[in-house]
Parts: sequence; structure tokens; C-alpha cells
Amino acid sequence: MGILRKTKSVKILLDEFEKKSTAISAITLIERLHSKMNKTTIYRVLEKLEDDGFLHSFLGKNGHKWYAKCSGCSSDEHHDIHPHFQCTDCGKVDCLSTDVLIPNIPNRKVDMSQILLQGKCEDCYT
Amino acid sequence: MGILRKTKSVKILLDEFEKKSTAISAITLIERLHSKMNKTTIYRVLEKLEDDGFLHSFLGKNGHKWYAKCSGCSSDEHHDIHPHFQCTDCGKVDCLSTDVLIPNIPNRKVDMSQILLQGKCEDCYT
DNA sequence: TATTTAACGCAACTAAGTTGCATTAATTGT
DNA sequence: ACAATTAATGCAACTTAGTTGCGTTAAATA
Ligand SMILES: [Mn+2]
Ligand SMILES: [Mn+2]
Ligand SMILES: [Zn+2]
Ligand SMILES: [Zn+2]
Repeated sequence: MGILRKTKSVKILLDEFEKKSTAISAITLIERLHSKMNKTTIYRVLEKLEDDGFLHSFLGKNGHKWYAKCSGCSSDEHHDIHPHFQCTDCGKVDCLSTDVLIPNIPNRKVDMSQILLQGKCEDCYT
Repeated sequence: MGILRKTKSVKILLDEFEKKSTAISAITLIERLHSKMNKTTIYRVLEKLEDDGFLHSFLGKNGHKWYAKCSGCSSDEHHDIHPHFQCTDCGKVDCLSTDVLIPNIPNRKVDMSQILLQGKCEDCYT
């Protein structure tokens, strides 16, 4: 179930994703907002924002949870399947609009792909 | 540093990977071998087998660690970058020999890709 | 303003993986 | 075969991301 009440916590979290378009890890949000809200609240609000189609989640290189804004999703339709790019220098993670073509795998039906690319981002790439 | 002594634990673990070619999660090995060796030993041996180029590791859909046999790797050269496929029905994970082409991403230098495909495997695909 | 209940804070918990250290056993030399 | 060396092991304690239960707070609505 998604968000029913626009609480202070919801507004603060939405704001974090509004002022920057990069993905943010749950861990980062916890340390950034620990004085403003409890980590349990952070996890719960993020989950609801994902249900609502405002955010989508994925796992970074250590298997930790990251969230980023959706573009054009709703609670009904989550079509935010795309690769993510994590910079090995500054740690920043971005959603990529570039499509990666998954070839047909013999005898298997591929329903989902989870692609994490790593390397140097535009800022760290000299 | 890799393995220096062919201990009982090393042999048992190597055997697990010998009798089946699918990937095995650290968690599975711990529950499968808990009467034969300590989980600390399992994690440590797996790490060394990876150093030696016998195994490679990757993260499954929950961010948990999986290991699979390498083919043609050594401690010097680990060229085992390939996609993995996790069956959403039976949970089995396989290494895929199929290559996924990563397109050039503008202004970024991609050094590594981590691709996890999900769907139905050959056994579960009716 | 009073009522309803979704959302919150807190503390306790879960589980994957790690660390330190005393003990064991594989390897090597005699 | 035996003793010396030290890599590897077991165990307990720890770390940390994420979860759960429950009493309290504060949004929504009337
Ligand atoms: Mn994204
Ligand atoms: Mn593999
Ligand atoms: Zn960067
Ligand atoms: Zn299957």
C-alpha cells in the first residue's frame, strides 16, 4: 500500500530526490536525515514511495539498497527497467537511459534484467 | 593470498562445485555443510578459491553472495565477466556464456558490468 | 475542535558476513 | 617416523543493513 498522508517525513524525503537527480542509497539517507527522522521511517516511506511509482529501487555494488526517481511511472505501471551506473571514484550512482539489449537465451525465458555498470562518471573521467 | 594447504575443508568445498556446474550461494553451503565445517571457514576458503581463480563470485537478487566455478581463470587472470541467470521458480543460478553487448555510454568509461537476468530456467520453463 | 487511524519513534530483533584468538592439523625437514 | 613450523580451523563475539512489534503522535476529515 502506498502513501496516504503527506507527512513531514514524506515531504523531506521527496525533497531529497527533488534537488538532485542522482540515485541515493538508503544508508546515505539515514546518515543525512538521522536528526530529522528515524531510520525505520526512512525505510518505510521509501517502500511506499516505490509502491506509488515515485521511486524505484535497485542494489548497488555491495548489495545495498539504492533509490532513484521514476520518470513516468505510477502505482499501476512500473516500467523503470534500465541499467544503472556507479562511479568507482566518487561513488555516485545514475540511472542510464541507454538501452542494453538482452539477447535471447536458449531454453530460458528472461523476465527481468538487473544491470549495474561500473567505471568513471563524467565528473571523474579526466 | 590463495590456498596453500589442501585441507579437508578445501576438498569438501571443491567437491561441491565439482559435482554440479550451477552456482551455489554462501548461505546454501553454510546450511549444507554446517556439520562438516564452520561458516567462518566456508567464507574464508571461498575467498581463497576466488583468489586462486578456481571460483568467481557475484551477488544474487537479494544481494547475497554466490560462487561458481571459473573456466580458464588463474590467480593472475580473472576474465570471468559474464551474465548470470537466476530462476524465479526454483532459485537455481547459472553462468551464461551468452555475451551481452554494453553500448558506449556518453562521457563515461565503463570498466565493469554486473548483469543478473531473472526468469524461468530450462527445467521450470514449461 | 473532536475523532479516527496512518504514520512515527524506539527498542529489540534478524541474518549475512567479519574479526580476534586460542587450538588443530597439513607440510616440511631430519 | 617424529618434531617443528605455521596455515587453517572453530568458536564466540562483533558489525551492520534491514525488519518487526507496539505504544504514541499527528495528519486528515467531519
Ligand atoms: Mn534507475
Ligand atoms: Mn559465473
Ligand atoms: Zn564519479
Ligand atoms: Zn528453475
